[in-house]
Amino acid sequence: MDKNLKLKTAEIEKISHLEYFNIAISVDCVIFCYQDKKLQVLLIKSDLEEFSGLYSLLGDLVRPDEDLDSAPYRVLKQRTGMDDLYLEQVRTFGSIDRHVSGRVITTAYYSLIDIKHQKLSVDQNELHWHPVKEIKKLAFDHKIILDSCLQRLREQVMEFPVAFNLLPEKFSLRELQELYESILGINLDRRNFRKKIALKGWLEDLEEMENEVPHRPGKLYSLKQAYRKKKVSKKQKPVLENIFSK
Amino acid sequence: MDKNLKLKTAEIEKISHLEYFNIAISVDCVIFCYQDKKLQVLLIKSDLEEFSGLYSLLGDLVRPDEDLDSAPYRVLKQRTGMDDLYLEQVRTFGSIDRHVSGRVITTAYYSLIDIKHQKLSVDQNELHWHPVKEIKKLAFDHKIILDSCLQRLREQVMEFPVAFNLLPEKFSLRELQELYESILGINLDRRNFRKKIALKGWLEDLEEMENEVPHRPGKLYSLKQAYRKKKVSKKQKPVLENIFSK
DNA sequence: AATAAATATGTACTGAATACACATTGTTTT
DNA sequence: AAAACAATGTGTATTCAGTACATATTTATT
Repeated sequence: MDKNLKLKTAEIEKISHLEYFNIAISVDCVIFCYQDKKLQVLLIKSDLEEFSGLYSLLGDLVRPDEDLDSAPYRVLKQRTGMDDLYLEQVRTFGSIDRHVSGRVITTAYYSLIDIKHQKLSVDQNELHWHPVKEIKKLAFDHKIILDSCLQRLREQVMEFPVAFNLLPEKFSLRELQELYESILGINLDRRNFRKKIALKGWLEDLEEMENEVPHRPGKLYSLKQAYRKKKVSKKQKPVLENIFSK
Repeated sequence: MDKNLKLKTAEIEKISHLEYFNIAISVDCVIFCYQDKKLQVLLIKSDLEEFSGLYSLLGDLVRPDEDLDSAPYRVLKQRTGMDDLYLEQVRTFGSIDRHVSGRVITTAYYSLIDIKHQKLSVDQNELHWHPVKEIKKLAFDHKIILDSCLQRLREQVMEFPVAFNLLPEKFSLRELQELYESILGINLDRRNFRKKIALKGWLEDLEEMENEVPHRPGKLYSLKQAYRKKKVSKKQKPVLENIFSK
């Protein structure tokens, strides 16, 4: 009896140990693009019966031999063929019951791509772009993940020159403003927007004009070279500003 | 030979599968307090030989039956007896080689506690407070984790009323300013600091005075009830402010 | 009573955020 | 070719927050 109990305890401990290593970790990518004047997200049809008809984010388990922050690059490369994109870690989601087929903790990243620049193999993979505003429900907790990433994106574009990853190399101020309006979900005043962008000093005047637009063409700009960084970085605030004293 | 190869492949796949579930996930807590006019962090002596003499953050593996965001509460309760504290998820760290004894991905949280309010069982656990400014090196990648959490804390205190979790219920404006100076690592102008705090509208004038100070006593304040929230929350920006138009 | 040390407070300046209107340029239509 | 249309491009006045800065007041100490 005593022996029995001991055996049982050992058994439980063994199971328990196994279970500790029975939590898988995945990454999920919220891939934004800007198309048809709308902020859109790349989704895949869920292959799980529980979520039939629903879409989900692109994700995969993290491999034992890759850095966590490398996993989203691999996922994107594998699933879409895309490379060299802007990626940012947002948050890790780990509710017990967030995944139907076991305990999976996931780290969410958002990514920004220029749809025209990337040759994306979408159709054969059941991958589709969906306007963010029209997405009401996703598989798993992916709607919450999407919302977190969108919120982070909104915070970032106000302060850092990241939105440009969604645009082609050359763009007009109108396009830029429409992009900001799509991301933020509000309308902006043209003069104030231009003033603020000018103040940031992010742009280079290309001394070129739009063409093939059915109206008076606008000037073309591009992001200054110094501000182009696509890698995941520990965004350092340049200096501690905005303080109560000199 | 063919058969052999196949066997080998199967073997590899089995190992590979096992290895997928051989990534453990942990949480690490950066626990801040404010003591002796310094921002301090709770550390424990590393029990690993590789890091003998070094300190590390408080952490533990996430259990299979607990939410990720619950794990840091458990860790803090277990290791320090503390309860009901402010916690915020910061970032997840997952380099392949970040942990010496295996593949462990860790989610970092920071926590703010009022040292006077909490009865903390420190000594018997080899736990010690260390002034943030004096910490040069920690075990694992914990120095990087600490830096990330400090940076996040600095961002947060400028915008949200979180620093008050480090102070007792009642405090003077001098104490509050000294706290901000410790967190931000800079000196602040008294008049401008008070103006800004007043503008935030966070404080309630208690119509009481300091006592037992060896100088002219200052007024006492407390954080308004409406701003007291200690749980991990998905910090929603109240409204989208600071935009280019009305 | 005098001194020391900390609290408490106000003003002027600068710069960013915002509200707001008109002239210009190129395309399209008549 | 002229007129109408549609989008680009630009400036000013106001408000408000951020910052620099000095003096009077209150309490404890000597």
